Amino acid sequence: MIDGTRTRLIDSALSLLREQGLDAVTLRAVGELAGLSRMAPYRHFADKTALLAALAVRVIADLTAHLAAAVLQHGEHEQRLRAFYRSYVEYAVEHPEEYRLVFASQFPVGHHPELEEAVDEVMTALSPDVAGHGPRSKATMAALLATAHGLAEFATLGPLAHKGISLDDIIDVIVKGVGRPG
Amino acid sequence: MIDGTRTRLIDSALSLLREQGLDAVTLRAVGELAGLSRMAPYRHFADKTALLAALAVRVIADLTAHLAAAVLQHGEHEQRLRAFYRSYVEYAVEHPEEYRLVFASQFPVGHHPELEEAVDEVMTALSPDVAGHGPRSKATMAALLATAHGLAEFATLGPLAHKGISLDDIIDVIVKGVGRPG
DNA sequence: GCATTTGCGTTGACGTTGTCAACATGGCAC
DNA sequence: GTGCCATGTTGACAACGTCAACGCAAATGC
Repeated sequence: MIDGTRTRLIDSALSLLREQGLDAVTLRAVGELAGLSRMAPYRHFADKTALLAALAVRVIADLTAHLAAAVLQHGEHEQRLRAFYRSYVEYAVEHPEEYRLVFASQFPVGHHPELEEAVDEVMTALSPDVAGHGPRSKATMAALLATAHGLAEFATLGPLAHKGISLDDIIDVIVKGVGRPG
Repeated sequence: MIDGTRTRLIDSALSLLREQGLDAVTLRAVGELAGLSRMAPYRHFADKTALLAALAVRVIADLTAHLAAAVLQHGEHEQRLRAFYRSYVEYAVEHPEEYRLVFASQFPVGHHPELEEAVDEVMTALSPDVAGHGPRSKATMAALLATAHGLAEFATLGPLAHKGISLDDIIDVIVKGVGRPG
C-alpha cells in the first residue's frame, strides 16, 4: 500500500457521504471515523476541498466503470447510446449524494489536476464506444456527457421526476435530435 | 408595495451573490446590508433555505426573460433552438453565481412550491416557441431544458471551456441528434 | 380610552465547522 | 546519540445558522 492512511480517510469520507449525505462529510467526522483525530486529514490533504476532490475522483472512476459496463452490453450504436443515457441517470439516482458531490462542490478550475484527469478519462474510455471515430467525435462525446449530466440532475432534483414525463421519451428526443419536428 | 422589507432583503442577498459569490450570502450579511440586524431575515423567511429559494425564483424569472428575448429574435425553428441553447449558456456564463444558486442549493422537493412554479413557468413560457405543439412537445421541452442545463454546467465548471471544443459544434450535434453518425 | 395581542426588530447565547498554532512522538540519516 | 521530518494531537478562534428572551409600536377588541 502506498499511503494507507490517506486511503482510509477517503474510505471514511465515502462512508459518511453514502450513509448521511454530503453535509455529514465534515473533517472532524472523517478523521474520527478513520480512528484518528479531527486534524488528521490535514496531514494528507491541503484542506477540505482537496479531500472532496480526491473523493470525487473515486466517484467519477466508479461512474465510468458503471457506464462502460452498461454500454458494452449492446452492439448496435443507437442501443449503446440509449444504454449510456439510461445507466448515467441510473447511477445518479441510485447514488445521489456521490453524484451531487462531484458537481455541487465547485472545485476551483486548475487547482485539482487529478480531477480534470478523471474527467478526461471518462471521455477517452467511452468515446470509441458511443461517439464514433469521425472528425466530430470530440464534440459528440462532449455533447453526450453534458446532456447526460443535465438529464441526471433534472431526474434527481425533481423537475423531471414528478411531472409524468417518461425518461425514455426524453432520451428518444435527444438521440433523434431535439430539432426534429415532433 | 406589498412587503418592502422582504423585497429589500432579497435585493441585498442578490447583491452579495453577484458581487461576492454564493458563500458570501450569509444571513448576517444579508440582514446588515439591508440596514437591519442579523436575525431580521427570520421575520420574513423560515430559514436560510427559504431566502435562497425566493432568490432562486427571481433568478429563474430573469433567465426566462433572457431566453424568451433571444428566441423571439428568430422566426425559423432551428434558428430558435440554437438561440435557445446559446442564450442559456450565455446567461450561465455571465451570471455564474446566480446560476449556481439555483442548482447547487439542493432545495428539498415539495417544500418550495413557488420555486417549482417558476420552473413550470419556464416551460410554459418557452414551449410554444421552441418545442412545437405536437404530442411530444412536453418531452421535447424537458429534453431542451435538461440538455441546456448540462451544457451550461459543463461550460461554467470547466470540463468544456478549456478543451478546445466549440460550443456551436456541440449545439449542432444536439440539435441534429446525438445518434446521428458523425 | 384603555388593555392586549400581534408584527417586527433587537441582543445574548450555543453548538458546529474549518482552520491556524503550538506541541508531542516516533523512525530515520548521519 | 543527535537532529530532522513525517505524522498526529490538543487548544483556540472566528464565522455561521439558529433558539430564546426581550422591546416596542401599531392594530385590535371591548
